Amino acid sequence: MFSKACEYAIRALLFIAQKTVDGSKIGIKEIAKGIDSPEHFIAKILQDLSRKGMVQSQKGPSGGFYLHQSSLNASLADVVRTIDGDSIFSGCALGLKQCSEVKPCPLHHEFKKIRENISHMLQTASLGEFSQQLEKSKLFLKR
Amino acid sequence: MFSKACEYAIRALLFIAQKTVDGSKIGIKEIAKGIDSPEHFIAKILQDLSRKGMVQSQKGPSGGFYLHQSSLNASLADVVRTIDGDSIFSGCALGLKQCSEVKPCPLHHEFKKIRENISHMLQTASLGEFSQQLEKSKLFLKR
DNA sequence: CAAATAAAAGAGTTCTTTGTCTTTTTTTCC
DNA sequence: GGAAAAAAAGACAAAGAACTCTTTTATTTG
Repeated sequence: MFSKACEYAIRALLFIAQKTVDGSKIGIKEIAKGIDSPEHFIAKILQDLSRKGMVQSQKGPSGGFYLHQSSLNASLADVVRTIDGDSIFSGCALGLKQCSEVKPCPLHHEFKKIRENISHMLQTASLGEFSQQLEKSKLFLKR
Repeated sequence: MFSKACEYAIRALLFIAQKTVDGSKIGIKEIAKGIDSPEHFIAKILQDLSRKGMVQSQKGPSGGFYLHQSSLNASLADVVRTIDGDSIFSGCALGLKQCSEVKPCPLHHEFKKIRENISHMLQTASLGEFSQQLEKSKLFLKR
């Protein structure tokens, strides 16, 4: 469904959101541990997201990652699109390049609904909205 | 969503179903052309499916691939499961191994519905049922 | 200003998927 | 039985994804 990089990215951003509600910052090592991901790999991914403004960071002692209000309001769809592109939102299930209403693959009409469901779900979910439930251990980001 | 191998497999099987309704057989070159896939790659995939009884084949002159009635009745879900395993039916969207009702990832509950939709669609679609529409050019398997 | 800290950057490595090429086996048909 | 046809098999090659390691840059703090 999503690439590994994208899975880690979502988990990391939700983790950062949860851990920095008080305005603090969190380091890459804690993030990697907190979501059970390879440290340098998630570091690369966050660097990329940082360059694109989807997460904020600060170097040096007491530095780390955090999220601006606008980043907290970003949708999961934004994250997915940034990392995996929009194949999941618009690609053909059978890999046809020109699959469309007028030239549909056998799964086109059925998959249209499914893609709409996925889009809607990712579009309406924000990075910030899971923090409380994560804090209460009603949701999990590792294992 | 699906691997390339799986995309080609579904397209190839639907193509074989369409082209052998009269009880004939069809060769690998025609299949590759018919679905616009790398010839040797789809050959490998069909060999694999053949070993597993999901498609029938015969060597030698006038040989080729065809489908038994039971293979025609197989569901797309069977094909997907054979090639990609059942990650799409049961895997966690965020890559957690132990994601479940009691230990859900943030997307678990929403994705459950989506996975059910996908499962239902693939389970109820058979290899044989698209032949007429393909023949009438209302559905397409290439480009 | 020096030392320490933490992210950024860069340069690989490894593994998996995708795709190619060649040889072998089986079958048909003359 | 020999030639031709077609799938099966095996060995590689290329590309991309996933992951690691080392060095650099920026920032803070004593």
